[in-house]
Amino acid sequence: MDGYDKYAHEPFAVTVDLAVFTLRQGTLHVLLVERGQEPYAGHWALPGGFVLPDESAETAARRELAEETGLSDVSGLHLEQLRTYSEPGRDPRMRVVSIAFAALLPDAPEAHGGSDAARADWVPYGTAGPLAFDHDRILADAHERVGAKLEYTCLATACCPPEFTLGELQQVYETVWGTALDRPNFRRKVLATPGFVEPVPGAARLTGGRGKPAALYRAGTATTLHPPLLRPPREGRPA
Amino acid sequence: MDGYDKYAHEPFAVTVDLAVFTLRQGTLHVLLVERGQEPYAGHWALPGGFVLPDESAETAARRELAEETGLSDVSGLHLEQLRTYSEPGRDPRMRVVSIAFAALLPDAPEAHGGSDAARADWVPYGTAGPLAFDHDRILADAHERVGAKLEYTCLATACCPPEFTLGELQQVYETVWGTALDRPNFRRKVLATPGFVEPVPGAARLTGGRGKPAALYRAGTATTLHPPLLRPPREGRPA
DNA sequence: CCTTTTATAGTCAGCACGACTATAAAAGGG
DNA sequence: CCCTTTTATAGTCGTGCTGACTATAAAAGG
Repeated sequence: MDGYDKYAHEPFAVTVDLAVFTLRQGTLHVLLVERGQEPYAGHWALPGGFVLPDESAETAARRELAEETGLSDVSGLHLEQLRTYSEPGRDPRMRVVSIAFAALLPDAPEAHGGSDAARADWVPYGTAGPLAFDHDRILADAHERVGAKLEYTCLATACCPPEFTLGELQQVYETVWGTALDRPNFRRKVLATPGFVEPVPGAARLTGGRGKPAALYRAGTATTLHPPLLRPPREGRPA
Repeated sequence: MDGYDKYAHEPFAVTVDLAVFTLRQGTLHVLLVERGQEPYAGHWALPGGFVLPDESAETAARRELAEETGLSDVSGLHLEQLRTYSEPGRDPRMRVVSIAFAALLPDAPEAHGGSDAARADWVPYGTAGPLAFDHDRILADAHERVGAKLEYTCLATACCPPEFTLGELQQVYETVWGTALDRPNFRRKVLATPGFVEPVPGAARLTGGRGKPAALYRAGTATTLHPPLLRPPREGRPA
């Protein structure tokens, strides 16, 4: 950290990029914005923007999240720093270092373009052609991270309404992981983890669909899962 | 990523900071540099420096690692991006965004100050008073990350000589985690993980100390551990 | 030669998990 | 009104990993 005289070069721009996931109609969706200008005009891109001089990256990411989703209260949502992408040339216009964040939101409101008037929308994961810049890689890294976080944290409850059934919780896992899970085993595992979920006392039950009504649960006080809820081993998943 | 006209502010400096661990005489050491100038003159700090205009953060970190350790070949060493620290005010002189990296090296050569002539040295982990800037936090985050990586990757072999005994490998775990492990169980677990280690064919054995000579092993071809080698649960370890 | 030290082999019980079967409680269709 | 379908919940069984522990082997040192 000595040698500040070295710093006689063009400055770097510092931005945040957000990979925000949600579940809609049982499928995984990502919040994307459509670029109106070159480069990559017409391509989808991750929402993001510059870190302002008096902001931390986390603050900037939370501000961008509020702008793009239209949510009034993003203070309680879990935003996780993913990693920083700094390859020279990742933006053809100038040297941009981007700090990427990942988030998993409950039932998401309709997206509406942020302050920069770009069109924002929820897009099913995997269906939006090649993204702008290196955002395909960032999105893939974020998906992997969110899937891994489901294994050993209570993140899944952050993607459910305040009261939910174990079937809904299981759908979060199945949708993000892209695999089916055995329902009795999932139930046994979740209920055996103290603090993961707690039953709603009023014997409340949800009806409306077919089949036996399911009991309702709330998120518990635990934040981590011991032991973890591992996804079924699949060939070729990176470390 | 639109709205480049917003960028009408003072630029950010982008640096890398390195938390480099090694084992010396059975204890965990960290590579630190002593600051000669204000702020924090006389304090220890993590080695690091500016990212140059044509470098990625990884490249800059590798360059700094070579400079500070004096190692001629750092291309094969595992450098892991930890996270990015961007709080305003973390450096009183200017706005600095720092991308932190963590590494675990085998038997380390003597440190010699890098190009900026700061004194560099290997310091036992936990004994270097408060570090400069927010480097105490970065170092703690790095220690936690390295400990977690030992659980589900083959990182520990990166901290051993090319041929090592299972006792030496176990010492890596015990030293980084700060806990004692049962030797027969550790042995059973390591040998049961395909690709973690492979025996040196020549029936080679290491002698010199007391006791029965131990068989020598080399690092295998695997990179991840399934299932993981979990550290004994301890109260109050963060997620 | 006996003790100490370290490496290696083996045993045993508990428990977590995958796979599976069984029962309960609703809706829908004849 | 019965019968099928659908979903939730309960329980069983065997396997494999793990922690705790005991036993044996092979060296060094006195």
